[in-house]
Amino acid sequence: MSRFEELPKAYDASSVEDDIYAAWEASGVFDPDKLPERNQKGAPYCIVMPPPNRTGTLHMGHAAMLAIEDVMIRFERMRGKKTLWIPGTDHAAIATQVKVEQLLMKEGMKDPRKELGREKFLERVMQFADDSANTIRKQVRKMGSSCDWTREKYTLDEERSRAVNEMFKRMYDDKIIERGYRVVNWDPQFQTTLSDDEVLTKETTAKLLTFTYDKDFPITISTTRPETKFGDTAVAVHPTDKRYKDLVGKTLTANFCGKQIKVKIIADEAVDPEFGTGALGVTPAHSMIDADIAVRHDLPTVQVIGKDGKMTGDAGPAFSGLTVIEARQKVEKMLGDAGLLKSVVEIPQNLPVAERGGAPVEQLPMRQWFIRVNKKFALRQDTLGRWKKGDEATLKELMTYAVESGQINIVPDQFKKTYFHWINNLRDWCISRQIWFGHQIPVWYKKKVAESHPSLRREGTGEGRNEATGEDLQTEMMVSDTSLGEGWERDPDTLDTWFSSGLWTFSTLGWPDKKAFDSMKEFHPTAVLETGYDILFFWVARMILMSTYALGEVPFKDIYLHGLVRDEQGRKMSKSLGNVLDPLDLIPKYGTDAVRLSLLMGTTPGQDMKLSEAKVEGFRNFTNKLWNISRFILLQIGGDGVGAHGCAPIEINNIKSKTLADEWILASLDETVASVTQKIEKYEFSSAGEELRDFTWSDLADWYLEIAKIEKGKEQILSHILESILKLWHPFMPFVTEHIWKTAGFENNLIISEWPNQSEGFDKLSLEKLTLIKKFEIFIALITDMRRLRAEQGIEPVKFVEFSITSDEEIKNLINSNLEVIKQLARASDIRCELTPDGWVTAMSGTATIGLNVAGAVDIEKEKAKMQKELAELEPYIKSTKAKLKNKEFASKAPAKVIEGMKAKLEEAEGKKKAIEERLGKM
RNA sequence: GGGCGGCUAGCUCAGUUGGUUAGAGCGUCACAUUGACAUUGUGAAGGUCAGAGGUUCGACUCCUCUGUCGCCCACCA
Repeated sequence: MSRFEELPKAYDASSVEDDIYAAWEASGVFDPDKLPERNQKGAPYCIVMPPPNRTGTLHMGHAAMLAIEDVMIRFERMRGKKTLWIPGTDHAAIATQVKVEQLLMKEGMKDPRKELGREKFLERVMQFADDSANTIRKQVRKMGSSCDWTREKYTLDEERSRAVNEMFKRMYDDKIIERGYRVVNWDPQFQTTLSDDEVLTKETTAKLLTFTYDKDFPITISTTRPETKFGDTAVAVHPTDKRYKDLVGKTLTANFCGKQIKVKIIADEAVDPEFGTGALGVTPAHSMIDADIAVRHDLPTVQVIGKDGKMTGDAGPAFSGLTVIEARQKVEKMLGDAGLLKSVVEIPQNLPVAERGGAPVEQLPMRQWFIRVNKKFALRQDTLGRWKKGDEATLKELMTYAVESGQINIVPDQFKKTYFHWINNLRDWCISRQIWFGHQIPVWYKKKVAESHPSLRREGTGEGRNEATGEDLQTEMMVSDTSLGEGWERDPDTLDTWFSSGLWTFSTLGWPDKKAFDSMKEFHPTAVLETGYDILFFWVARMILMSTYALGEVPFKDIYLHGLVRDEQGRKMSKSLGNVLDPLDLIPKYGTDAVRLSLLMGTTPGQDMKLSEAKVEGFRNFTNKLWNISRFILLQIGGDGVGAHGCAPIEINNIKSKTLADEWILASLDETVASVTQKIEKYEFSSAGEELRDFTWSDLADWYLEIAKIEKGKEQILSHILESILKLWHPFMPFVTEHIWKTAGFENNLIISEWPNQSEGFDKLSLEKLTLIKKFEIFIALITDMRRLRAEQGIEPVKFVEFSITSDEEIKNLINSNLEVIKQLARASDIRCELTPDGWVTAMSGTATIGLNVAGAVDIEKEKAKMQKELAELEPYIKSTKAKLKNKEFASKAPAKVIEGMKAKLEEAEGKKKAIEERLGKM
């Protein structure tokens, strides 16, 4: 009686997972410095976790990310590398602030920021962020993530703040960060600037108005934003456009809806002569394109829309204070009344809206902070092996070269194209935000300094003061992360959240602290960045920017991009659709391992994955299958269970009385180890898992274990196989494997056991040959078993087959005399055998249960029909293959390997055909 | 408007530089059940690889075009 008989028949994940995780964490194996000796000698391998936003809870996308990264880390840890996985969270600036504002408004506040003030408001935001972080920590643990909690980081903690300030200062000193007065994206709802990437487009329709400014104006223009035309300072036409040739260069005045405007007629290539009237009213204040034109032609800027989304005084007294929409309607009406409106047409339009909140985004000229991506600067260190310290380069060049040179490899490959495309179109990055939650810009101003800053002055913008800060232009400016004392005031703006995220790979390792130099040197560049393709631009590109700039090296060697997790119909999971699958709901129901498998299998990098509860359920079943396979092996082994084999590969040659089936399963395991290892190395997780499943389910459970039921004395091999598959599965399904490992009695923790090696020097037969032999053995075993059943228990497993075999010798003879036939049939996955003089009947196939399966009588007519069908399928194949082989061109050009393969298959098919014909003849 | 990707069995997806009769899982159907596992086993059915051309001895694979679905970028004002 073995203690394993008491093991439950079904694996209960929820009763063991938390304890197992706690034991791992307590044992210190997540911390690279506490790993066993062999890992200390191994190569460092570091992944920095993409920090989830502290905006709530984790979703399926995070679960996928954690599952994939944990596979990578566990795999490398078992392979003996010194693994470090740094967890962390992101303050997510605007996203979190918006979320908290919405919550406070639900609680009844009208304008939370005004009502609470900066300090109180930030307290609430930070409280929310901390709560969220606690939830996230729990969820990350639930997923089984083997990350080092002692090194957890936060994008807004003190150390990261130092990194941000240091980076800002360096970039400012290098003049890559610049304060400039430019047209920026402005979100009137949340009263902040946005980067280009935070602006989305929404398809709507708009009225395209065609009109002249006033009755005397010689040019007709078109626009969907008539209210901005108060700010027009030019009308641009294409240089080759003959219609306006005589007007180009003149400056005209007009009375546009009661406001005097002065417009210069200019010629610019950017104008499409085919569109509308071929003339474009240039509004430098409210269009980035127009702003570019204005720079080229040195045009003044007149701001007519304010930060509140209402018309400014420069729109004239009749319009000042109106909302943009009101003004638009009023302009249309006035133009119509005055008979200036030539046409009004509805056209489709892509309206820029804010990523958060969805409000239409205005383009306004403002003084903001920018990172200049096209500005040459002197490098502070040797960079990417191409530039020497002191050489000049632009950020764009660094970002391009990092990927172009292959120092960063992107999986899947096609995202390289997307990356380069984005870089090519990249404009300066506006990094200042008028929100409160985030890294405050480390710049201080002192008022009333005598010097002026004429370079910051722009015409027609209510100049002289910065409306956001109340700061006078005559101000001294210093970069510092601590107060400069009396009279100095800090810039109230905060930085774009992606600024701090950009530093993530090295700020988490302690940069710029000098004490952190060793761990920087050890773990940076990190091994791989694993994240969703949707933040390739937001984040990945910016990490490359920051790392190549500050360190002269890439932040990571590989980028692995996973797809988005969608529902079973391919829709995005969203609360409003009610199709959200929550990892925290699925885990208690199916177990973490099943959830992980369902996110790993059947997925390809860069490709969205569809997830359904049925899929998770399927993998729960597999988890249970693995449990029962293990349980069976342990029952076979019996006693106190397995001994520890240590980490050395089994000495196959030392096992006595190995049968062909033993050799086959060991060779097959060998192949599986090699193949799975290679696939994980190549980030082919799904394929690796499938291979492993095939081995576990088909080879091991369906065949070898059936043999083991009959042939005894396989304890050592079974133990070895169990040990190996637990190891191989561990990165994918850590909990159940660790649980079985302990139950079985293996030493130490599976998590730090050594990854199986492909055994060397094993004189293995080809798998194909062994597979055939395996089937003979099963065949013999089954006959033996059936005879035993008949003899011992009086069970008649095969009613209509008269076994006349009475000794093992006879079985052997039977096999030998039918070797060719069996060989052919074995290939077809079925084994049939002539056992009676009456003709062909089914004997058995597959597993031992088949022995019982064939209890039902075989219908000779059915069998005949089947064989005839088989023949019908074989004939055209044989014919066409023969023809192909005869073809001279084919024979001369196709590789020998292919020809030989075809010949072998043909021969096989012909043999099969012959055998079937013979059998049919006898029937 | 530019770019990228998908279209392979009823569903979800593999298919490695063109090469031996295109694969898996799920689902369906049939059969089985004293056996580690009903969260099971065996077997079957099911595909002119979106369509049309082209290159080649040979195309799911390469090229061109078309269709279709989706994504990213882009303020024809």
